[in-house]
Amino acid sequence: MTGPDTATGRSLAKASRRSSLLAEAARLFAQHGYNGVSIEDLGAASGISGPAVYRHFAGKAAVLGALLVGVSRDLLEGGRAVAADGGTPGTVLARLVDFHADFALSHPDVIRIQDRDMDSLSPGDAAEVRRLQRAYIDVWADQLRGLHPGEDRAAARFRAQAVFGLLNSTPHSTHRADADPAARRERLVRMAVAALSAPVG
Amino acid sequence: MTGPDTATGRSLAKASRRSSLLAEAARLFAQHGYNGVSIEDLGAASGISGPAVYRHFAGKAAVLGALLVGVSRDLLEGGRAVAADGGTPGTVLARLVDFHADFALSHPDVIRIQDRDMDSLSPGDAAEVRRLQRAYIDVWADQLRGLHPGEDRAAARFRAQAVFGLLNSTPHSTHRADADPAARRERLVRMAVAALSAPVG
DNA sequence: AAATGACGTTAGTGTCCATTAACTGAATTG
DNA sequence: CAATTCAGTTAATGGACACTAACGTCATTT
Repeated sequence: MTGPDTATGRSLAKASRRSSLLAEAARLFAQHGYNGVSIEDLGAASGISGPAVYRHFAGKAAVLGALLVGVSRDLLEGGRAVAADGGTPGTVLARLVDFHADFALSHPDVIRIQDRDMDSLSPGDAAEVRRLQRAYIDVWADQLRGLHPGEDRAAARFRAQAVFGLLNSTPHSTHRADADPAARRERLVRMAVAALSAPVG
Repeated sequence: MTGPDTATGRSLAKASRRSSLLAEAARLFAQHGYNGVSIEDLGAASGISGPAVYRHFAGKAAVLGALLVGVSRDLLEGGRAVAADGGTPGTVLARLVDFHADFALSHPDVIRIQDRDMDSLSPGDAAEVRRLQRAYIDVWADQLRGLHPGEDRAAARFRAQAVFGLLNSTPHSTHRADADPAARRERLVRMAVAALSAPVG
């Protein structure tokens, strides 16, 4: 009598083990930092022990790489989908804010890991993540160029990064007795839109 | 013939060595992360080697503690001074934004360390830093309660933290060929004020 | 049903690194 | 000027930990 997870064969069991490892890694890295988590901890969280992790990832840095390349890809893909739906720069930016806020609020762990443990990545993964992040910023910057015709590309990118800082601040917030998540989200979105629309002077 | 630094006696030499260690630690921790810097690196950056650091600090964590308690104290002190000057909530908040933007732009290293290596602090230092940070947030929240009478204290704190995320985003920005720092600062301040003032809807 | 190979196990192994030990030489002090 | 303090040195020491080796076991394959 095999368990329900293994009922579908070895390759499926492996896939589920791998995603369990990634999910636990996200939780542990967010809580203790990449350097505060050992390979042993990582395996134990998924019910296997230490070296077995190497059957799924080439090393500890590869686990971090899979997480961060994944989140960067998801953000870029989602952002491009939003932009592809068209509309005025103002409405596209509003939808980008909605998308990003949803993402940050539903995946606070990876957000935290991304702006904390970026440079524990292997050189190759780091380059890939930077490339994806630049492309995502440019999705925003393209719309911002339309909203603020007087500002150059560097200014638009700067604005986008500042708003990411605002939207990504929630993982750092204390969350004690998280009173009203919907109101929190609404407030965050309003502030982001206001910052994006603020005239330069 | 003693060098100019040591001409004034041993205790002054010690004080200058200590501040050199702190300055180099800020630079190194910001660049490589707390765990990416060894005690040996730390000493070498100030011209002494490894274990000599223990003549100035109880341990590696104590160096980080001195840095982060220092920055938290400076922020709280500066924020309180701004608030003590009085004015309407709107004008006080504008001055708080100016103050914080200046701080973040002139000390990007410690800002980066603060929201990255917080939990490598000793328990005691961590508690102290959290206490100072809460007090600083409350300086902002007090003014925000005046600006948005309809929002409760938690909402005001949340707003403050989101704006810190925005203002503290500059250390993460790429800074390549830093075109116009003054314009950058101005844009940051405008966005922060807009986010602080945004009506909740 | 044998052969294969993937996934897991427990023991190393080597390295890095924070901290301590033992000692030295100069500045301070009485 | 002798005694002491103190910032510095180099040489252990001890632990954490990423990764490798050697081996077992069971599902898949032929």
